[in-house]
Amino acid sequence: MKKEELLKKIGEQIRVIRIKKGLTQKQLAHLIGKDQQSIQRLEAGNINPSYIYLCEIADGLNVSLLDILNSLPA
Amino acid sequence: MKKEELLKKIGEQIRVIRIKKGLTQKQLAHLIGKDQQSIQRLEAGNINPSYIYLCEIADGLNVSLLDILNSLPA
DNA sequence: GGTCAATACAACGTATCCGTTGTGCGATAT
DNA sequence: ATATCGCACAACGGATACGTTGTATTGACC
Repeated sequence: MKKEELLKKIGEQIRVIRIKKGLTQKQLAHLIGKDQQSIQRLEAGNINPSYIYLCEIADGLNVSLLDILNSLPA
Repeated sequence: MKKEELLKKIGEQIRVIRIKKGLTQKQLAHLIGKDQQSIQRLEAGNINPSYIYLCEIADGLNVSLLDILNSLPA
C-alpha cells in the first residue's frame, strides 16, 4: 500500500476514536502535552508519526495502539 | 511506560521475528531497500521508528504490524 | 594464518518530524 | 457586528531519523 494512504487511514482512524471519546483536537493535544496543530496534521495524514508519538496518542485516547490499528480499514 | 523501554521492547520483538524467519539483518534490510545498520539501530532500540518504517519492517518480515505489537511483552 | 559472515558502534549529511506561531474560515451565540 | 470555538494550512527552527561509510568484534570454516 502507498505511504500516503497508510498515513491517511491511520489519521482517519485516530479522528474517529477521538470523536467517539468526545474530545476536541485541542483537548486531546493538551492531554499529552502537544498542541492542536500537531493533532490536526496527524489526522490529516500530513505527517509520518513515530512509534512513540502513536503510543502517546493512544494513551491520550485511553486505548491501546493495538485498538487503533485493529480497526483500520483494510 | 518509559520511551526507552518501549523502543527496546519493540526492537527485541522485531529481532525475535526476524530470527524466527531465518533472516539476517542484512537480508531483511535489502528486502525493504535499507541497509544492515538501519536494522541494527532499530533492533537495539536506538531510534524511534516512524509508522511507515514499521510498516515496511512488517512487510519485509511478511507479518502484519499487528502481529509485531500483539506479541510485545507487557 | 587468512577469510568470510553476522552483528555492533560511531560519525556525517540530508531529510523529516514536530513544537510553535500566525493566520484564515465556517458555525454558533450573544 | 463581534466574539468564540473547532478545524485547517503555512512557515520557521531545533531535534532526530535514517541512509551511508567506515571500522571493530566474534565465530565458523578452509
